Amino acid sequence: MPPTSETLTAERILEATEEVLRRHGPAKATVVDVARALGVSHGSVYRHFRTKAALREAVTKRWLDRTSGQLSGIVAADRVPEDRLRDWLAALFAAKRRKAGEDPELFATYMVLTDENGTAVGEHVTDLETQLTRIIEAGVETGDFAATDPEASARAVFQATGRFHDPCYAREWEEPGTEADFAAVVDLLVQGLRRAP
Amino acid sequence: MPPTSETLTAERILEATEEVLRRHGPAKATVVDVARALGVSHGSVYRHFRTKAALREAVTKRWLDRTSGQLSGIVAADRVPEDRLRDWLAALFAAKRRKAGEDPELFATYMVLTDENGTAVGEHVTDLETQLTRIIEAGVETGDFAATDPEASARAVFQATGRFHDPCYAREWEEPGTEADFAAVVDLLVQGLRRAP
DNA sequence: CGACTGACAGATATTGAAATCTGTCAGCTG
DNA sequence: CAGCTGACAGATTTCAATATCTGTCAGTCG
Repeated sequence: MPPTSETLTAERILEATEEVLRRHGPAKATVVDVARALGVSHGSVYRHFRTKAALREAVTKRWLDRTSGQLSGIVAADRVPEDRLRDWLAALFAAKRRKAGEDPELFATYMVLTDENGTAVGEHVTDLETQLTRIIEAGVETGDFAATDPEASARAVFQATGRFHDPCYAREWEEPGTEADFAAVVDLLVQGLRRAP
Repeated sequence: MPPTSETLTAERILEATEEVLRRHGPAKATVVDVARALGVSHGSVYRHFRTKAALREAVTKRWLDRTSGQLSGIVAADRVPEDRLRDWLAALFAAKRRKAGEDPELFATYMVLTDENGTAVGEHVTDLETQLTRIIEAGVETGDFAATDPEASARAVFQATGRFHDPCYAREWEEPGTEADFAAVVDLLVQGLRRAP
């Protein structure tokens, strides 16, 4: 990381912090390291983030927001609500599994970050549940789904599929049979949402 | 723990080990402590359990088996399958939540034990899924449920309710709204299992 | 004047030497 | 002789001294 002479901005600090976290891991990533990566003194970093915790929180938010951004496209897709729901759940699972499998150390890093940062995770979950609510509302609209309270149903669907998106299950995602398990849970949930014909 | 002069048996060692774990926690519970609690030398303990890991595994199995034993009564209960399923899931949730809430430190201790002992946990899960399979089979028998593969459905139901029995969610079990969340998930799953009328 | 530096105090993490623990086994004891 | 003991070697953990880090702020620089 050469000391680029652009002005020091929150964005640049966040990028450098991600890089430091990737290299050093969550335990050994210090704000001195971040400052060094940027070619500034650590005092300058504190000008943009009040504490180290705030810096880590901002990094966490960024990471979480990238994931929910990827999914938001599916909510608006031009498909039957049931398929949109299946696509969305499959995309969520695929995204998490890819991240966990591709760079396990970085994923572990973010697990530590999300653990120490309940608020950001809570907002992320709310965000995802809102996306799910939109899809279920669409299904109620078309008469495909029978939910009386789409928000509650969305929450239930999200919680019931936790096994396939909650990081605490990451190590089990590569075991054989996981695909079938996922399909079985999704089928059961979709069946539960459907309106009796 | 006075040095009772009964013969040293695996069972007595397991009881003493539970006590030591309760007092000292998983990190500081040594087999020397267990031996001291029994008034014997630690060499005697190794006569019954080849390693410390084996001793911890045995304690874990005992604990897990106590839980599944409590639930097995519901499987055989004289009720409509759907109610039996609801009762069983509610009982599982209640049992776990009671254990977690009542003595959080001991619960944390067992979380460490189960973590280091994948095999015992795997067997426990298989046991519980088998109980669920029996209930769903009964429902298929009576025509209440439409499952073509009761074992797969049981697995799906178990995984979908993980939020309400997996220890990794224990801290969220006391939050307001948890009851409603549980009810919503169970309703959705039961609805999914029902045969279309 | 506003962005940045670097020295500083208190908090936290690292390190390596000393203490404890695990697992074994030759020998003691009833 | 079956069951137990306690000393032992190597592995692991503890603890206190040492080093590093966090967060502040008076002062520098352009």
